[in-house]
Amino acid sequence: MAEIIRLLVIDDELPIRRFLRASLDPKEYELLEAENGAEGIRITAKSNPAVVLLDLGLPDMDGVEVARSLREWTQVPIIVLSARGQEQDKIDALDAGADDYLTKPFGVGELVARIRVALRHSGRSADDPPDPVFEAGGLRVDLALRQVWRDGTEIHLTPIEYKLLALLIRHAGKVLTHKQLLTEVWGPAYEIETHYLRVYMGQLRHKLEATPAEPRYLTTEPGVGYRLRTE
Amino acid sequence: MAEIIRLLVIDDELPIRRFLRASLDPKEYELLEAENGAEGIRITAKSNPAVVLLDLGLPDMDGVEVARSLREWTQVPIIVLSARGQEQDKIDALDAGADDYLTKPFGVGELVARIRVALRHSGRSADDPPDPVFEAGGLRVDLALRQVWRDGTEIHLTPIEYKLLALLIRHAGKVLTHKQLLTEVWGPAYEIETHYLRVYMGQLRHKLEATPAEPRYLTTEPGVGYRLRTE
DNA sequence: GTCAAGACTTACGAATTCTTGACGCCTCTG
DNA sequence: CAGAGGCGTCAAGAATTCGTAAGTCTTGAC
Repeated sequence: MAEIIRLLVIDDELPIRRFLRASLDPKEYELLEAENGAEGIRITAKSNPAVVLLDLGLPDMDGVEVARSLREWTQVPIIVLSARGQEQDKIDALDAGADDYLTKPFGVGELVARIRVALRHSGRSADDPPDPVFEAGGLRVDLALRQVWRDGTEIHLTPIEYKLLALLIRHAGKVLTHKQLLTEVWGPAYEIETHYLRVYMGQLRHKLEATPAEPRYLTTEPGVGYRLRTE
Repeated sequence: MAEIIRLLVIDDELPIRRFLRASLDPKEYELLEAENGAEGIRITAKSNPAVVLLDLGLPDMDGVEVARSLREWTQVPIIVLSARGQEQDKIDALDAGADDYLTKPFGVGELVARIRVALRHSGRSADDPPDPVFEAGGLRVDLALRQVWRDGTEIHLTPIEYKLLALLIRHAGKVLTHKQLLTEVWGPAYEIETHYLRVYMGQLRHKLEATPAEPRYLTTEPGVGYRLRTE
């Protein structure tokens, strides 16, 4: 199963919070609780929940105001849970920045389904940033596409070769020790097989370096490990 | 005011369409209409509406299926409008890819507020028409119509073949691991059946590649997975 | 029941990748 | 200077993964 989803419920009524706590599988959802609007805003800022469940009838401020305040600085999905079923209440809350509105009483199944919708939405906009592409000289690696080029021509790497190169790229410029490389690529049980590294670094140099005997990018740090130079 | 928002309502009941047409300000919303699921999908592909309003009780196919079909190739917000108020109906529709669910009868104000929410989610500019057609060389796939051509002639694919191909197209260029493919196409329980992939990739190559033994598009990444090359 | 389409299974040769050992070079150190 | 150890190269065979063909099983239409 994936990681645990952190939810925040902002509601002063203990029975509702109890109900949610009892209904949501703790292996799937972590439930934070706030009893009023100010506390809800504070906890949102501090704990960065994946979704906020917001009641409208709060003791210190109106729920619509809470939604508006949150929207000033966060895009966290807000699902309003309210006993008020009047249309104008819904419109006000949705226009204030809420993403969904459920009228009490509601079924847990529907709530969870709507939470899934909210998570789908927040996940989608997150993968907008373009592919992380590493470039240095004639070497070009697209980690999202799992593709490697040298001087414009595509190079095929075996799984281990690629894993090794990707690891070096993620720590470009830094020295990675033999142990680190072996543990990450082959697994903790192989941390003494330094010979593997010599073989595979050789293969990578052969495929990627202009003059494999005098590596420009994949350099050796004698007695320590290897490093991917960035220039 | 900004430009006119194009909506598509998929509903076979004329009174509902009339009601929407009468309620929505034509200076603000342009309302397209479809009387059944197939027509709805076609119009979505052709006219790229900003939001789809979907009834569940359609004459030709279930609304949940329409949502699922749309989600195979487009991210357009889907708001379900249904007389079915059962919780399970809502869960099914939302999990099939719908973004919101209103039970009839509903107020126009609430509907419009939820449309505004949907527009907020889909991003300010709705001007990136999702291309439901994938093309590369002699290969052409219309994800909206579920049709495939090679060099102009239509190719018939079995359900699994199509699912596999559509998945590769949605991540065109990227490597999809065996596990990802098996989980998405066959389900999480099948993630070790890598042989299925070999068989079905073979069938796809046989149907789609000019020389199946030297695939140009459906390429293997040994030890990792498969990739659909775009050029 | 018959039939056909599609899904799944089995079998096996081919291709790719990984592992391993041999060998030579170099540097450091006693 | 000799020996030890780290490093790079090469290549053989072991192990794994792939592709293909052909078969069996399931399902649904007629």
